[in-house]
Amino acid sequence: MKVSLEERYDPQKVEVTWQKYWSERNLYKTELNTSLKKFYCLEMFPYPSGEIHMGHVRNYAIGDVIARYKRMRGYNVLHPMGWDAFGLPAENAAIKHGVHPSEWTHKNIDKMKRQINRMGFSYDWEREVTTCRPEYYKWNQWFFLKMLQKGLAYRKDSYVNWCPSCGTVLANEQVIDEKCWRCESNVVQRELEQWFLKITHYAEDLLQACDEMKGWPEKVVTMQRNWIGKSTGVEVDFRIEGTEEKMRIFTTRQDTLFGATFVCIAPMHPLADRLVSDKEGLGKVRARYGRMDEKYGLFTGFYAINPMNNEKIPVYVANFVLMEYGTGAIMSVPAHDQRDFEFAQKYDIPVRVVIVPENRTQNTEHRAQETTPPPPLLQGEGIVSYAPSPSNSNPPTPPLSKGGWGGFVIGGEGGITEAYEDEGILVNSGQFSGLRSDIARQEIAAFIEGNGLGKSVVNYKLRDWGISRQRYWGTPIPVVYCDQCGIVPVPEKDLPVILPEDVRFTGKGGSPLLESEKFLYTVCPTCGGKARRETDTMDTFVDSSWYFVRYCFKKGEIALDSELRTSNSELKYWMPVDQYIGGVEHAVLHLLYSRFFTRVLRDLGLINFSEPFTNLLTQGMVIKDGAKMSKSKGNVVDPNYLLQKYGADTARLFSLFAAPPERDLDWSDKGVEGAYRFLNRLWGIVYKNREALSVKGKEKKESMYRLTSYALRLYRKSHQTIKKVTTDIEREFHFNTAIAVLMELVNEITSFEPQSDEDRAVFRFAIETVLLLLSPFSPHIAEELWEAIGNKPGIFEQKWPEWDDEAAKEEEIELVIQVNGKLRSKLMIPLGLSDDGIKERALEEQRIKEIIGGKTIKKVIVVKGKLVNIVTGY
RNA sequence: GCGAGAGUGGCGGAACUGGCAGACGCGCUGGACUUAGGAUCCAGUGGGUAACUCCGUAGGGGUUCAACUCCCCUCUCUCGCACCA
Repeated sequence: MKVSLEERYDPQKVEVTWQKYWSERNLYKTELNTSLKKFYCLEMFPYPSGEIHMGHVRNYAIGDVIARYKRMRGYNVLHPMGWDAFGLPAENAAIKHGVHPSEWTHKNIDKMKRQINRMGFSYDWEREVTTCRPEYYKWNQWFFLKMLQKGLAYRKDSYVNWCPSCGTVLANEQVIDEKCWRCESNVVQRELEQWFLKITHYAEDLLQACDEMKGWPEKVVTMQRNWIGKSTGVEVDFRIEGTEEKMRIFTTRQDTLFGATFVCIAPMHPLADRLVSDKEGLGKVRARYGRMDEKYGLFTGFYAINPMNNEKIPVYVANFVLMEYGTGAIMSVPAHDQRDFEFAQKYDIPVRVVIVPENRTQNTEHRAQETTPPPPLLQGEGIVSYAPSPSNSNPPTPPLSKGGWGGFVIGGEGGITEAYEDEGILVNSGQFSGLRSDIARQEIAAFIEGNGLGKSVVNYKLRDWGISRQRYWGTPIPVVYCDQCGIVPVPEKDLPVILPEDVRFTGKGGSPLLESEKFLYTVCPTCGGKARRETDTMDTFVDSSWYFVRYCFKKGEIALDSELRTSNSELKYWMPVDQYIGGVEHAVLHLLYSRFFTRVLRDLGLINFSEPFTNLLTQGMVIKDGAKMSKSKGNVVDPNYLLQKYGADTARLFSLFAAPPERDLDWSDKGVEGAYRFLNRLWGIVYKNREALSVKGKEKKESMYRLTSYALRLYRKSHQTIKKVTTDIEREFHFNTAIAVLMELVNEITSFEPQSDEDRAVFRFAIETVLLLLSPFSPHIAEELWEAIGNKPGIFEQKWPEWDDEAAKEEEIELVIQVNGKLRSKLMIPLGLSDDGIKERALEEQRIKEIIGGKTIKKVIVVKGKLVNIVTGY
């Protein structure tokens, strides 16, 4: 018995003591040990803003429970932490307060590290990663050079998303609702030459592997699929009458080709300048590019020839056609595309129906409501007769010819009020009429290819990743520009290209690197002549795309490339990450980039897997007063305050108890009090019973039969608790219910007063069980009390307790008796009773007899161990 | 608009393959101890009713001996994508 156990629970004292003890003994240090099963548990590393917030606390508490639990289950656990240390806030601080980004960042890291350690998380700091250090970003540069060699990095002049506030470009993924993901300023388009990584090379691979990502939330996988955005269709060439020009359009609905009544090109399409003489008009379309509120276009004065039917149809420039998707040109089928329909209505362009719903003739309900009999599907070749709305009292507008370029069409205002975009049967489509649209898509695609009119293609929404940032605090892109040799990569042996520290931050003009002559001017590695360094730095998402790889090795300077080539490298032991935990906001940013980088490593022959994260848990947000915590809303809870008032164990316990990890957590100050009370109560029980708890052993299975039923109940409850806590953790980390059953056990312990030595043994067993099961959640108090009842320190080095099904089994169960599905009575019955026995006992029950009275019993259903339902007649 | 998820007491949330709705915690009510309690402990707590009992898982229908759970329709909320041809 430890004499020093105090009467009052003082979390500050307990926690600091044990944190010191653990860190002095370096207990979280991880080493490769191939005889043990490994478990790589990773939480998304933070940006070192200087303060941890409740989101971090929750994220890392979840990870720490998993890490500690897996350790107790005998796994060799890698649980590292680091710093996503490059980024704009550091640079803004430099401009505003004159402190160097490096100094600012390192101070923040020190501060946050203290806070994180005060939470008692079990990190192996010997693998700490800090991305702004040359020994780390050197390998960003190495990755870049490898990609350059493989043609996966290239330089391109293009329109880019420009954030005027951050003064830099953004990748597509980093633009949210046309605003910057970080500062929420409106993003504008600007033409700029910059470096791209060819993530599109892996579009198909990334997409197909989505089907295998069983350990990821379906939601995230779906978001990735949608982001990659695969669509299959055809590209078709349309001649432009009276010119040598032709335009190539992309469509996924080649089954509607016969319904095209015009074609459109994007305002930035090269043809626009050549075809349109009204430059002012063209300017107006361009000004409305990307605006959702109106369809706006301009007739070019030219006509294109539909190669399927040789029809002559007008060519428009339209603001809703995107240059960056497909070919930047489309065919427009107003009858079957809502956007085209709206455009056609506005510019009075004819509409031609070429698909009718398949079930139209069979839909009797539909027909019954119609005042006029449904028109036949086809009235001879090419005649349209489709009334879209069953309640439409107007007969279908008769076919009429408009504009003089042949074919039967309906006026825009006529029969239909919206486009019919679903599948159906083709009409007015020449030799393809009568086919189902899905079949027609295949046949028309084949026809187009066979006749040299175009080709089948696959399109992706995914764009290449623009990584150039016109900012200082990031990884320098390792290339130089030589007057003689052009773009020259910095040789690997010269890496890292160090980010110079002696630069000035004015906040005006471009990157400070442009003014750093020492950095800027260099010699060409190829010809030795004068050369200028690239001044753009890399997007910080590059840093986080492979940091999980770096954790596999000790911190500091290493030769990553040769480490990776070593056949028995630590990487091969630890990777992939078994459990990754973080916010869902990175569903398509960081997580997609990381999958991309892992594939690059694979194709460099350095690893033999494709997916970095086997299991992903996206934790919900921390909410207070119905909104996400934010400074502007004034609803933030400061973790430091919690630490001071309640301690880490309480803060952790409540974050895990209030909701399952994947759901949003509603913060409640009162709820925190509840968690604190629980720990106090546990402390109080151990303190009060410090004498009785000195009785050790004897809680063996054989002795169980000598227990009084009083003690047996607690013994049984202990085993049930082990079982429930274990299965709840295993079943998608439902810590909230695990903690709830721990509370139940503590409630039972509270009302237990040991009388005999056997009682005391059971009592001790129950307490030890609580402490072991609680230790991943609230490790300090568990450790303190563990030692206080006479054990050696190191509770998380103990084995996770195992339950005994025999001991957990109830002797009696409460049988629920229903009559016609309604609860009428309850009865205690012995466990092993047969179905017939149960039936008999239920029917003997006095209350049941009364209810049944003279009614006939039609059926009796017995659910083993649960209930009896007696079904009666009337 | 499309896609995903969710709607359960006063609140956060339980209920594993259909089988006692509301575990656990908060709050509330009453009591004990106390100079005092916003400390602690004990008891109670979905709603209606004096009671038998009845009504209750967003709303409406259905399947079933039995539905929070399965099926159909409607509504609401959250998140993601959003002129992607």
